[in-house]
Parts: sequence; C-alpha cells; structure tokens
Amino acid sequence: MATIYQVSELAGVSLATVSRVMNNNARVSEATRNKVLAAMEQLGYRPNSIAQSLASNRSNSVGILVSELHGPFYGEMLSGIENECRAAGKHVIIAAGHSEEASEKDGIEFLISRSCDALILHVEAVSDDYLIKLAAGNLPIVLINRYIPQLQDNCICLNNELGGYLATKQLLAQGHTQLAYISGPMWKSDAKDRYAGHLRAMAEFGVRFDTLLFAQGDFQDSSGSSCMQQLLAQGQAFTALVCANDEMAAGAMEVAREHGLQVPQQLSIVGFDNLILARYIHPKLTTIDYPIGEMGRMAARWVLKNIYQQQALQLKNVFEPVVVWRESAAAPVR
Amino acid sequence: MATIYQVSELAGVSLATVSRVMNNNARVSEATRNKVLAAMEQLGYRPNSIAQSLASNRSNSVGILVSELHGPFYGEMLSGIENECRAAGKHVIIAAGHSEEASEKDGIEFLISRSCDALILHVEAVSDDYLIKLAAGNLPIVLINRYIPQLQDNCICLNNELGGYLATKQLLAQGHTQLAYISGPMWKSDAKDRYAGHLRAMAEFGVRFDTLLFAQGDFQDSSGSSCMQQLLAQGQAFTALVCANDEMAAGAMEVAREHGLQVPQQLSIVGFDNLILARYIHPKLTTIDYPIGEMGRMAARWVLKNIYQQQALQLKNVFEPVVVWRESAAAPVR
DNA sequence: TTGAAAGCGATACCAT
DNA sequence: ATGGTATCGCTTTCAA
Repeated sequence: MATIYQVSELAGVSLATVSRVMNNNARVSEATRNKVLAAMEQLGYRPNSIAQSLASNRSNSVGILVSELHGPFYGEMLSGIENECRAAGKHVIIAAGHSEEASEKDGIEFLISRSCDALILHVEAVSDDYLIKLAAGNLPIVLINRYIPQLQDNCICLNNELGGYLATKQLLAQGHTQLAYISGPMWKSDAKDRYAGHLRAMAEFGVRFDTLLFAQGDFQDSSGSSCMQQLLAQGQAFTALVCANDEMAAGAMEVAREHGLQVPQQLSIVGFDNLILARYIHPKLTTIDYPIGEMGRMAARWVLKNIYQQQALQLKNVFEPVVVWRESAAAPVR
Repeated sequence: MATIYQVSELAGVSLATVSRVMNNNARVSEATRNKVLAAMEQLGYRPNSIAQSLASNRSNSVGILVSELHGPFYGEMLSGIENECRAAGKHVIIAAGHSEEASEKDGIEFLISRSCDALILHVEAVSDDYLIKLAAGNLPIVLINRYIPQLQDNCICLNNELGGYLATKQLLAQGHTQLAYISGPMWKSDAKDRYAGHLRAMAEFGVRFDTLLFAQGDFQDSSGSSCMQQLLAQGQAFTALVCANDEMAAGAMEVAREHGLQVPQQLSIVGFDNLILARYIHPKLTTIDYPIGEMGRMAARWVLKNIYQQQALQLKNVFEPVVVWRESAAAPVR
C-alpha cells in the first residue's frame, strides 16, 4: 500500500501539502493539487485511516449499543444509523447490551476502548445517573428511546403518551365502551407513558377505567397470552383490547382464537410498534407506528452535526406516532 | 487519558516492558509485572487501540457485509458474529450491501478502507470471479451462504439440497402424492439447491413432478401470494405445498385462506428458514431450520482461528438443516 | 529479563 | 501557498 510519503515524493511536494489536498481544507494552488491528485491516482493511494485517527485524534467511527442485534426492532434502527453514517464516511461499531446492566456497561466500555467519536445508545437497564455521568465525560452520547431531563438535547424519543392516547382513542371513537388493557412492565418509561395516554383517552371520552380489565405483561408475546387468559377469566366483558406492544397483541390474539373469539367482530385488538409481524398475523394488526428507523437516522444526524460539524442538518428530538389501520379493529356490533 | 509513558514512569520501568505486560507474550518477572499492573490500575490506564493498530498493523476489527441490517434473517447472523468477536476483544464494523452489485462492492471497499483484519461477507450480487480475486489479495475473507469451489475453505454453508429434500420427504412420507412447489429465484444457488433436493425426494418416492404445480417466486412474501394464485388457477389439484422459504409460505398461506382452504386439513404447507414469523402466523409453520446464527458464530471462529491464531477452535464448513414440526403440515385426508 | 530507539502513516503548528 | 518537523501512543527489533 502506498503511503503519503511516496505520494509526496512522486508529486514533488511536501508531506504537508499532500495532507492538505486530502483534507482539502487549506488553500492549495490548482497546479499543485493536480500534481498530487495525479500521483495518488498513479500509486493507487488510499489513506490509512488508522494513522489518520492517531494523528487527528478522531476515529471517524461511532459506537452503537442496542439491546439485541436480532429481533424485529433493532434491525430497523441499525439500518437507519448505518445508512446515514456511511454516506458521511463514518463507520459504525456495534455491540449488544442484552437489557442487562452489567452487560450494557460492559458494551459501553468496549465501545469506549475502541475510541469512538460518539456513542448512540439504546439502553434499558443502566441508570439515569450512570448516563448523566457518562455524558459529563468527553465522549458525546445520544440516547434513543430514553428521556432524561438533564440530557434533553441528547435524547431522541417517541411521544409514547400520544401513541397510547391514539390507540385507545380510535377504539373509543368507533363506539367501544368496554376496553381492556395489557401494559408493558411499568418500570420502563415507555410502558408507563403509553398507559398514561390510554387513561387520558378514557377520561376524555368519559369511559370508566376498570381495574378488572387491566393486566401487566412484560412486552413478550407469551405474556400477551397469559394476560389475555387472565382478562378472560375475570368474567368482565370487553369488546376491545389495547396492547402496549405488537408482540403481546399477537400473543393475546392467539388466545382469543383459542377461545373462539372472532377478531375483530367480537373483539377488536390494537397493538403498538408496527413491527413486521403485525402484517403477518391474521387478522392483520391495527397498531401505532414507531418510526424507529427514522429515529436511528436522526440519532446519526445528531452525531454528524454535533461531532462532525455538518452544521446544515436539521434535528428533531421527539417523534409523533400515528395510527396504522389494518384489520384487527372495528366498531363493536351491538 | 493516561498513556503508556506515564505508566512506565510511575512503575519505574521502560516503555517496552509496559508493552510486554500488556500483551503478555514475552517473559516478564513477576515483580516487574506487578509493579506495572499496579501503576496501570492507579492511573486508570486503558491502551489506545488506535495506536496499537498503527504500530502492530492489526486493527483488531472484522468487517461484516450483509444484504440488509433489518429483516428477520441478518439480525441472527450479526448476533452470532458479534457475540463471538466481542468475547475475543475484536470489534465488528458493519456495512449493508442491499443485494446490489455496485452497493456490495462499495461496502467492501468501505470495509477495506477501515483496515479490517478480515471480512465476513454475505453477498449475493457480486460475481464469483470478483470474490476469487478479492480473496487472492492480502485481506482474508469468509463467505456465508455462498459456495465457491476455489474458495471452499472460506465458505460457511448450509446444505440446502438436503433441506429441500427433507421438506418434501416429510410430506411424501405422510402420504401426499400431489405436491406443488414454489421456488426462489433460480439464479440464486440456495434456491437451486433446495429445488434439487425437492426433486430428489420426489424421485425417491416415485412421485411424478408436474410442471403445472411449479411456480418461481423471488423469496418475498408477495411473490408467495402471486405464485399461489397462479398455482390455484391451474386447476390441477394438490394437497401439499413446499415453499423455498418462510416468507413465500406466509404469502401463500394468506392466499389459501382467502380461497377458503383449510391448512393443514385441505392443504399442507411447509416453508424453509425457520424465521420468527413462522411462529407467528396461523397455523404455525412447519419448516426447515436454517441455523444462521450458528453459522455466523462459525464464520467468526474461522477468523479467530485463521487470523488471530486461536488454534484451538474447531471449524465446520457445512451445516445440516433439520425439520421443525409445527402445525401447517399433516397427512392428507382421503 | 529489561531498555533504547526506530518506526507505523498520518496531522498540524510554525516558518518561510 | 508551501515546506519542515514534532507528535499521536504504541509495537518491535536489537542490544545489553
């Protein structure tokens, strides 16, 4: 591999000049620039990114931590980030945190040790305090789907409360008055917010919230099933079910089917997230869209703008979810 | 951040010695080693991986190219790779190739420019020749799901022919004699191999292959739907349908439902890949397991063994698929 | 077993 | 506008 030395020699200019044309920041005369470019071409020169990093103290790499690499959710996010970063010539180093505190910290440590210029984090187990301290260091971080007031500007979030509100509101607007709710684990802020939105819609329509029609799941499809069973066992009638995410909705729908309940004729079901599976299950799931890919892109742009000085980029911190109409929800028959 | 200089000074030893204890390859006396370790501890020293790379000419990073970052398939693969690599302290740089030749080449160029020590490639559009040439260079590559005789040892593959054989054989063994087949695009070797396996099973059971009961899709679910429609339109009866992947099976199943066909009572359907969605659709899909996560791990081990000298690792180049029994296939009713 | 010193391939400051 | 040179933090001979 050719080095900058050979280029400078062949072009008959100094090291510094070659460096200048590479980073075309300083003014170089047209003639010199062309000589250098020609020499590079001739040698098939490619800058050594590691040497660049050492000298410039910039690795041009951004670290990403997600809970899992597989699954229906993170792929979209990574995809959005990778797209945006690669177009800017930055690369992406990925680690998984497995929703466990130790593992998340470990992943972050790992990324730090690879000298990333910034970190994009989708963490769940680590504490606010930890993140605040981390952000106070000299490595910039962006948080996806996590809101910490002190780190406001670094957070890219979905308005989960609004999503929860919309999910319930559409059902109410269709005339349902007996709604059940399966929530996520309440220690997760998104679960809490979605639930809050549900309650707001209920209040707005003057529909009484019935604790018998509430069950708390853990965002997995199996918990959707068990919660649904529990709800059915209460004996309290309901014509609509709101689930805090699609996977639980899928689990609940399966149980409904086993109980001979027709969806949506006898029971309307809505989910949240708009995962791929929402289109595969039958009937197709009406749900709330979570633009996680777009949010990933936005996190990447945040980094591009704040770390790599691409000033022109427009940033947005909170995204508004919308309803995706499909087949699993309809007006109640009376 | 502390550097090796400060460590050496605090420990009262030379640079070289500090380096030795870090890479504990050369013999260092117990006493010296402890002094150095203590100094590191005290300073909170972390080696600068970039400087290490520049000096040692090893970046300790492996480049991965997949077609897409999202989707049900690559996530599993990435997950397997990341796991294995991180445990070995190597990091993973990821790029997407979008199943397009230009984009794949571009991605590979990008990874090369980041000085990866090796590349793990899941490419579809790029030619064998290109890969052979690439492999002849000084950057080692591993190929997942692609078999090139000249690069045999670098290929981690599934025995697709066997998978196709098993999928069809189970149906035949249950007594089906009228089988339809929806293939993938025949220019992809896995599609071709799966189909070959199908034919072998048919021949083995003395069942005649009927071209009216064959349709070629493109591995997407929408093509599963259209192929199913086409098959149904032929008017040729069949009691079982083999699809070359799960997504097409899902598409076909939807069309079957629209036509009022009971699965599996009136029509058995089997897929291939064992994606998550196979468990979400109804009835749950009987399919062939594609251990892509395991294969990702294996690719990573290949790199660990051949590039990072972890001699002890056991390697395996071809994986054998197995049948996953679920609900979508049953004996024909007569 | 340990130390001295020459790179690795760029960047960036200071001159000119 | 261009050149000289110190520097980034570590690895790796070569000597001692």
